[in-house]
Amino acid sequence: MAQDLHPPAYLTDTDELVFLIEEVPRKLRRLFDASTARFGLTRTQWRALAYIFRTPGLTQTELAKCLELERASVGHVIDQLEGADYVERRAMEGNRRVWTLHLQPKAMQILPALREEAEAVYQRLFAGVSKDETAMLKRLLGTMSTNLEP
Amino acid sequence: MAQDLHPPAYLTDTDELVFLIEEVPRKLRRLFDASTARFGLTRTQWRALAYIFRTPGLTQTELAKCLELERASVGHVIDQLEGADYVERRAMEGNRRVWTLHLQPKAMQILPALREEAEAVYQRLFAGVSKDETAMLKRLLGTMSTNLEP
DNA sequence: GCTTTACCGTAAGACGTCTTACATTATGAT
DNA sequence: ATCATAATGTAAGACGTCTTACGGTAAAGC
Repeated sequence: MAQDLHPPAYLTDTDELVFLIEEVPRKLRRLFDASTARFGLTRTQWRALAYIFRTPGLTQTELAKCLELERASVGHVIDQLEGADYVERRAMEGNRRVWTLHLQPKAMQILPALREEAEAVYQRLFAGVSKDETAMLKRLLGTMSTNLEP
Repeated sequence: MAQDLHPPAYLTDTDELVFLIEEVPRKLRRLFDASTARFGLTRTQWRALAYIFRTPGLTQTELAKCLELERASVGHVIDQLEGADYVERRAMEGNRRVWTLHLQPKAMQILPALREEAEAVYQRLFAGVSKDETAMLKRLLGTMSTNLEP
């Protein structure tokens, strides 16, 4: 059997770091999806609800920017949320191209519970990481995100 | 038009950080895929090649652990790489359940160029980030990855 | 006013990954 | 030896996202 090598010596130090950058969100997504599964919601759906809660009347394109998804993907998410009676599309007066998005009562009811789930996941994620360290992490990731901007 | 809010005040500081943790790899993946597209390879395929290069004779299950993918997904990746003559499945003597994975000459030829592409992406990603900071980033992400271990 | 351009959402299809179920083969217990 | 259990890879199908192309609408140029 081939020896266990994590990671192989051929890969550079930077490779290892980049793999970590991808590994953490993958694990996080898995955990979070499990946590919210009882509501029948995915992480993206939950994020969408959060943004619509904060800014009622959002358009899908605006939401796409918030979620960093394509418009078509957001349309799909909203299809789901509308079908489950969490979200309502309303025509915007004066602009018949766009929908405005609003939460239904059913969504308002579950948001607090979802928040609790999120906090539980975060607590686990950041165990042993200090406030200063999370601040630095945020700053570094922010720089990197900007660096990758088109 | 709804005001631009990135991120909305409703979302906590931690939410923002978690969103960044997901945003960076997403942008990174997009950039990297564009860089390697000229070879007709995705990032995952390239990573698979790198691991097989380092440890010839890997099994698919071992590779799945390296890549943090499921076995079925790796099987699919190897199907592709084998179809493109980058990889060869060979029977393992003494265990007829498993395949061992080996690079074809075609793969060996392109690895250096792929490495150059990767370095170019990394240089952009880490612009303005010091060596100490990348070390800290690695340590923090490592902790977080461990925290999320099942 | 009319035309062109830009914007918004949808449709259709591709792709990558996951889950579940399964067939084959090894391993270990008795 | 036999049988139960575990390991390995595959098959089939679901899901989320992306890309491309398109129709409808608004805004801007002329």
